[in-house]
This record gives sequence, C-alpha cells and structure tokens, in this order.
Amino acid sequence: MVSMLERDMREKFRRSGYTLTSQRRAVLDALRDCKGHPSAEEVYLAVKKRNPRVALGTVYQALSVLEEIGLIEAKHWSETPVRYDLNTEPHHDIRCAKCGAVAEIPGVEFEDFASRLQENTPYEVTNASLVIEGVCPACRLES
Amino acid sequence: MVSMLERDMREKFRRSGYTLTSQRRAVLDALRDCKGHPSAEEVYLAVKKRNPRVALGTVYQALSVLEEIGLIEAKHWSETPVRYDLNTEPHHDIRCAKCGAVAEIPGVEFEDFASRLQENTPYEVTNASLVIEGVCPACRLES
DNA sequence: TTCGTTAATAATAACCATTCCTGAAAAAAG
DNA sequence: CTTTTTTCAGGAATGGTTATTATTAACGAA
Ligand SMILES: [Mn+2]
Ligand SMILES: [Mn+2]
Ligand SMILES: [Zn+2]
Ligand SMILES: [Zn+2]
Repeated sequence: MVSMLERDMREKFRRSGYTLTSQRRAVLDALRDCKGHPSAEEVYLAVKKRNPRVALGTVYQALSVLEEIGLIEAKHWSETPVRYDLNTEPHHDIRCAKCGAVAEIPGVEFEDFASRLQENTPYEVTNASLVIEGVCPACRLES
Repeated sequence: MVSMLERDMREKFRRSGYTLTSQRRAVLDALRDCKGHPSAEEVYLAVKKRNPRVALGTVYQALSVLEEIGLIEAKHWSETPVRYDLNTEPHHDIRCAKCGAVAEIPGVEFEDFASRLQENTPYEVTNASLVIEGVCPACRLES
C-alpha cells in the first residue's frame, strides 16, 4: 500500500471523480516523509519545502480528498489539531497528553464494537472507535 | 447523585479548593434542565434565562471546574462543540452525524481497554474511551 | 464588624484550527 | 485549439474556546 503503483493510484482517483494533481501527490509524499501522524500544519510545512507556492487551504482540501478516497485516515483526539495517518490498516494510536506525540500500539485488536452497540440503540451505528490518551516515556521522566 | 445534598456538594467543592458560587450552581441546574448532552453555548443560553448577566466565559470556566472535581464529564466527538454530561456513571453515548443529537446507549459494557493496551505500549495509558457516531431515527427517514 | 487578601466574574479581545471565497491557472472534454 | 470543469493560491471569515483585565464577591484573620 505504501508503494502503491502510480497506475493504481491514478485509477483510485479517477474512480472517485478526482484527479491526481501534483499538490495531492506532494501531500502524500509529505505524509510519507513525516512517517508519523502529522497535523495539517505539519504536512503543509513539509510540502512547502519542495514547493513553497502551495497554500495551506490546498493542503486541507487535499487531505480531505485523500481521506474520502481512502488513501489516508483522519484521527481525532480530545485536543486539536486533527492528525493524519497513512496507515489505513486497522490499528490503535495513542497520543501523549503532555507533548502531543502519537504512537501506534501494535498487536491489540478488540472485537467489533458496532454490532453489540447496534442492538441497544435506535441510531444506525456508522462508526465506533477507541480514543486512547496517555503519557509518553519522555514526558513521564520530566514529571 | 442527581439529587446530591447541598452539604455534600459544598464539601466536594471545598475539598478541591473551589467554592460553590451561584454561577456554578446555575450551570449545574442548566445541565439538569437540558437533561441531555448540551454544548457550552446551550448551557450558556439556559443559564441566561435565569440570570441574564452571566458571561459565556464564566460558563466555560464553570464547566471546566465542574469537570475537574468530577461532577460532570466532557465528551468529545469528531466534530465540535464539546458536549457536557451530568451522568458520570460509565456508559456510552452516540452522536448523530447529521443533526448532532446525542443519545445514551444503555446496557452495553465492554471490558476495560486500558490494561490490554498498556501491555503493548511504552506510554502510560491514562484514558481509552469509545467514540460512537451514527444516524438518528429522525435523520434516517429524511435521507 | 472591618480591613486586607484571595478567588471568581463580566466584558471583551485574542487565538487557533479550519473553512469559505474569488479570480487565476490547470486539466479534461469536445 | 476551444470550451467546460476542476483545482489552486491567497486571503478573508468563521466558530469554538481561551486569555486579559478591571470589577465584584467571598474568605480570614484581627
Ligand atoms: Mn497510526
Ligand atoms: Mn451520557
Ligand atoms: Zn510526551
Ligand atoms: Zn439526526
């Protein structure tokens, strides 16, 4: 997935009614460079290094298109900003409440929450995900 | 808990180094009136009905104090604003992605996530909660 | 009570992440 | 090519929330 073929990618855009523009590709490249869970602002700074003419609004729009077509995922915590994730495999991320660093938690998979919830609410459950917060090793030392 | 004694409440404030002011009581009363999961703005409007002199900033500050001493809980979803909940018993809430209505989901209790996560991350896990989104019955009809 | 000290409030400005708007540029379609 | 549609850059606007400051209320000794 990380090294998705150029052809496959173009096709994914086309099927969704979008085009693979240089800006959108630059945002994807930036996400690979950051290789973490960057905010829109951080993606913007990474993109600007190569192309200083790109606008922050464009990055936001590109991120939302990339999310819509399923190439990336937006992750929310109790504090802004939203973080973006190239890893679309099911997995859990934890965010340090002190410094904001996000890390992945490997090897933990919980049951599918949606079904059990669906039996107990008249709402149509469309999404149920864990939000995990904590303190990273570095921040734990200085406290 | 809902009909917590005046005396107990005062004591809870005092132990936390705060005082039970008329504004803070008004915010609690408003939360009871709304009897749902109101935003700060909605609490503000409810409080203003009785005391038009109260300031929005005061409501935000009161809510954060009430949360700190454990009388209410703040609930976050992928969309703002934050909602506040008088019900501090462990339970799940679902938010309609279309209209924002929040409802409680009774009778569902999942295992304690924190422990299993803790074994797989160097972070100190301080919080792991489900964020649940869906479509309410009313919104489902008009689609 | 009174005075001095601290905490809380009202009003308003500032903040920050995000979205919206507009005219220009680029891409796609014909 | 020419026309039509999509995307973009730049910048203004928005919405929820927090910070600032002067005023008011609560507290705590004499
Ligand atoms: Mn991740
Ligand atoms: Mn609730
Ligand atoms: Zn940290
Ligand atoms: Zn609804």
